[in-house]
Amino acid sequence: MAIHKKEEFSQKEQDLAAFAKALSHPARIAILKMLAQRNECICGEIVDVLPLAQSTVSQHLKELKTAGLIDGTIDGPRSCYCINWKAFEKFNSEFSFLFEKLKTTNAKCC
Amino acid sequence: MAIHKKEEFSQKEQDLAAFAKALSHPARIAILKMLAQRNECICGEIVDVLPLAQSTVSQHLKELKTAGLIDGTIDGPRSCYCINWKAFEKFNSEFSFLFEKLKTTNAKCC
DNA sequence: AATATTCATCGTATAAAAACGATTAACCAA
DNA sequence: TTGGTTAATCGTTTTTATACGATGAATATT
Repeated sequence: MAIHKKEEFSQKEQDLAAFAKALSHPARIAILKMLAQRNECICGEIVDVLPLAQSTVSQHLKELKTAGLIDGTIDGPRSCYCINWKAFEKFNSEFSFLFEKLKTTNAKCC
Repeated sequence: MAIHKKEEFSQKEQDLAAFAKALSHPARIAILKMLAQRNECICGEIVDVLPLAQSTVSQHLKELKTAGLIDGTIDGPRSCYCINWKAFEKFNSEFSFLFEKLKTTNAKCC
């Protein structure tokens, strides 16, 4: 079957899920960590650090870019990437908003 | 090939990725939202709200439970679920920690 | 001009996720 | 005891993700 039903959920739910999905692989977490520490990175630098082939790293970078979490700039034969903090903040606050409000008033389970 | 290499990343990176993965489907976001609003939910209530079959909802609940984000209690023939706020806070702070520190000092890209 | 770097994309193979119906196990009510 | 709920699990199908090598396009270098 596997007819995907993601579209039947609200836009906010879909957006949050998409954001989480972009973070759902350790390689992409590692990439974001590198970018946070160094501010910007050439693709090759990331390839040198991660235990993955160049094509695989490029694929992960593309996913992060598509999700809007990073920006990429072509610099001669190189590609320079950095974190898109604005998008990051947006999702982070939306994420907090969803759960923060009721956290304190809730007791424990059943 | 698809020999998965997740194990070659640090434990923290793997944990964060696993947390994000649990949130990476709108159905699971919707479930968490329900639990946050109602404090606790019977499985059947969730099934009534989501546009998914009972077996599919059970599967999503299991994933959230395995990831440690929710707790489940058997109550007669029913199953009662609620958010595990402690685990949630732990990941939320770890998540913030990773990116918060450098956010302000960073300029923009390349 | 010829060659080397750099990286994105393509094609492909395998693994995992998503969804459902059917079945099963546990409990409750007649 | 029999029958009805409730929800987890099993088996299956389809889609998506992960990973790589190979190729190709663009820029540098000699």
